Amino acid sequence: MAGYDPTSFEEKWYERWAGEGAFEPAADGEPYSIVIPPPNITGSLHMGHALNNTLQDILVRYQRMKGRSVLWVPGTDHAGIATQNVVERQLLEEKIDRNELGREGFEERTWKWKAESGGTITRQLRRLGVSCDWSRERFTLDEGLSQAVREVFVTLYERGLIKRDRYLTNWCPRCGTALSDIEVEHEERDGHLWHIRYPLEKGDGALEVATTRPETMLGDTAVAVHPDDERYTKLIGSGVVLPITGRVIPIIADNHVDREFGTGALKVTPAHHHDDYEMGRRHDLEMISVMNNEGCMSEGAGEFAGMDIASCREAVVERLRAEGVLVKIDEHRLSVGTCYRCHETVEPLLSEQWFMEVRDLADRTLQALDRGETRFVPAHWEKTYRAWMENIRPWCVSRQLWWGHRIPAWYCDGCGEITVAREDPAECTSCKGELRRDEDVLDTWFSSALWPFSTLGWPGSSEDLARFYPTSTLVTGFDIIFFWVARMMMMSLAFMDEVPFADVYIHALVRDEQGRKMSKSVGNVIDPLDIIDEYGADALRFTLTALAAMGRDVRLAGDRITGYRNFINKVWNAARYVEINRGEGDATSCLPESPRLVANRWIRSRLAAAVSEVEEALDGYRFNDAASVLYRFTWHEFCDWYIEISKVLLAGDEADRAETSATLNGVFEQVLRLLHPVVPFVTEELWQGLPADGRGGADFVMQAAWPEPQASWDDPGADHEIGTIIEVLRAVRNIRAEMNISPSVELGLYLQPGEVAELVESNSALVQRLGRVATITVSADPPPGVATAVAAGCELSVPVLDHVDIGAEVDRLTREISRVEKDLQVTERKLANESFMDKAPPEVIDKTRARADSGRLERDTLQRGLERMRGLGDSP
RNA sequence: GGUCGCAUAGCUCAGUCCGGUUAGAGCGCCUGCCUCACAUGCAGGAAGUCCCUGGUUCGAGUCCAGGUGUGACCA
Repeated sequence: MAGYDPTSFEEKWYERWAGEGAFEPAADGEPYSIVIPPPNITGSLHMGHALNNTLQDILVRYQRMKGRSVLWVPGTDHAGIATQNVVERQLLEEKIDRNELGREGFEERTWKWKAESGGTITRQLRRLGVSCDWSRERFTLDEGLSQAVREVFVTLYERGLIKRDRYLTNWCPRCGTALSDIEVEHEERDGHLWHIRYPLEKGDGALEVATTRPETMLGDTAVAVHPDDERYTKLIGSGVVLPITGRVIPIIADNHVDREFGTGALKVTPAHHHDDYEMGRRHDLEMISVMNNEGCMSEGAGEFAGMDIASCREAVVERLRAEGVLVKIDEHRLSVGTCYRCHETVEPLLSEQWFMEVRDLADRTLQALDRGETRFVPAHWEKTYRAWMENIRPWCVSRQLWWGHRIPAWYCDGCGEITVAREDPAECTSCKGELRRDEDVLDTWFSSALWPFSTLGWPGSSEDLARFYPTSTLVTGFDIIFFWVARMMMMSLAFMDEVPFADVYIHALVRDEQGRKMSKSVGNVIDPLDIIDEYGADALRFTLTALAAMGRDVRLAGDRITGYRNFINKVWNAARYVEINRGEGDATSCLPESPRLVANRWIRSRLAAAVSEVEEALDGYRFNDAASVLYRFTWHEFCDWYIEISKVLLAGDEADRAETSATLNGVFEQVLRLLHPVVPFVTEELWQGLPADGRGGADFVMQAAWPEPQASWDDPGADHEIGTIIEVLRAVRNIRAEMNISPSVELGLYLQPGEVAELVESNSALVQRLGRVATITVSADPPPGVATAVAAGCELSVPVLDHVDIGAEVDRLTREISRVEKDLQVTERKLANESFMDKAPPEVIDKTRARADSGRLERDTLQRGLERMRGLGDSP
């Protein structure tokens, strides 16, 4: 067996697993299902995906080993805007305009791109080791999923929940499409506040308004003031003359005006501002559009028509200055809406769009949460979800794009009838006239909202749907709770009458070492594929798992990955040790039924404890706890202690040797199973090298059963005995290190008579070898010239006269004594406290007493040792 | 402005829900070792005002209130 080199086997095992159909659900077993959060086809694997999919794979592999029939459905998302942007950019390089190509040509071109590049991310996912069932891979634009989208759209239209309406929508001029409210991100920017005087229609004077967007004044249709604002009450109902245009607009009163902001008088532009739009509706104001879809001024802007917004702003300000109505310009921070895909400033524009009414469905999802049908983990995300759901607004679902599910609506120019249908209609249903299909497509999230059931075969009825819906767990990031989780909840309740998943595990963002978001522009992106190339997928997976503490961002640092790679290397070397020490005759990975040797019983007992700790952690989605138990048990119990102990036992008689070899192989085999969900590749590679006898008849460790410790494995007696030996060894090693005694020198060891001494004597071979101790003497009176320590409550001494610097030993003991003394003081003070003795529970008092006793013993022992040392120092 | 987090060793973080060992880990640091699985290693060690103030309690890193700092989301 050569050194640990992940590149030499990771891909091999992935192909073997996939080739054997190991990712497909078992015929029997209680179903456990997860649908993957479908990555965009434009994407490539980043750390967020790596974390998200590692966690899913851990759950899936764990449940599979526990005997569940596991289905993990993979797939990708067509990502309307993102994909269209990619293809448009390509066309631009070839100097082709999308409109030249035509809709069909463009779609063809995009499918071609998808065929070539759309699979990049799923190929990359395979390198991570994800065990999803590729035979069931789905794509949001697949025929089946498209049918689901159509069925849902038509049904919702029939139920009156989807309708076409003219609304103020968010418009991204760069992407050329409407966006839903949550696709707009708010950015703080430096800007200005322009103060403008609007002359009163009657009499002298003017009303001063303040605005961050002077160019929109061309579309003003009112000025609003707060009804209780004494500065303006007498003006309410009169008019002002809008500068430049000369239009007369009313002064209205509205409670929503913030009296503190600017002058307290708000210019109202209902066609270009969301709050103004609402106000316009309340007061039945005229809505004048002054901008168009290209981000330029429109007809409504009169002489400014055709200018882009920035130039128009300059021109308008210039005109206001010339007219003498510009009062001042203040510096001002403002929040600007930007497109979440391209970060261009979003314009609120009036346009005709399809909207989905979601109020009732939102309430249904809230009721489902009340009933506990879905549970957020960590639970606090439920609050975020609720807050959003309670204030949800109609969802703008139409997008002015070509890549996506085309809206199944047809218009008759003859009679104006709108036909929305499951099958493409040939003619107008009311007048038999010619039909024109809606040009728009649906929001990509509309199709991903159906993902948990559309991927399982809905609207058809399928075995998968019956068996695996609702899914067990959704694993996703908090950034798409609104975009995706909320909408899946609504659509699932609307069409399946059931929540889509029982648990939603929300994990955090992967950040860099300094806690910054990874971004290309900052240049702090760590590419998971680079990490996999350098350290192996297992190292990356273990690192992400260890750092995935619930509710906390993952800060990924290079040396953490090295550390966990080292852990895997440790496992690799443990396997070498196990193999080298496997005798000819005992090729078994079966644990002995009833081991005689206490150390063999001890490691079995520790294994049982580790198994249940890992289970508890994974069942509670505490991935980092699971990782730390695995790390601690494997390295610090199995490798550091049991393997070292086994070296002594294997040198014993044939019975000891055989039992120990079997235990070594058997425990290691179970360790590999325990580790497998987190580090699937290295465990498979090593497991295949173990004796088949004891592997439970499985072909792969990924198909082996999860360890099931028997009650008899738990062995407090062995825990106590080996625990004591470990304490004694630590004390001896500590003396050796502190005294600077070379490892090559064998020490003598004196012990006070008692239980500890008996345990040491019955495990003398262990103590001698692991402590490099030549002789063990039990005696109440240790010889002069010894270093003293207390281990497990027993005084032990090591003659060090030949090696020791007396001053150093005096220092060491003094330090130890003051440490013990400090704790003893606290403990004794407690026991002296009447109310403590009165009110604390008896078991706490007992514990405190015991602690005081052992503290006193330790202090006195060390004190005697110190005095002996001082005595030596005085008479050289 | 509203909401939700977070603050523990030099660094990154567990532990706090459910109060009671000597507050842990990894990395880094210091000392000694190439000991026959592993120097990607072994053994040992140093290192903490658990953000501040107050409260509850026999007892607070843990519960409560207020404050400071900091982050995210929503508007």
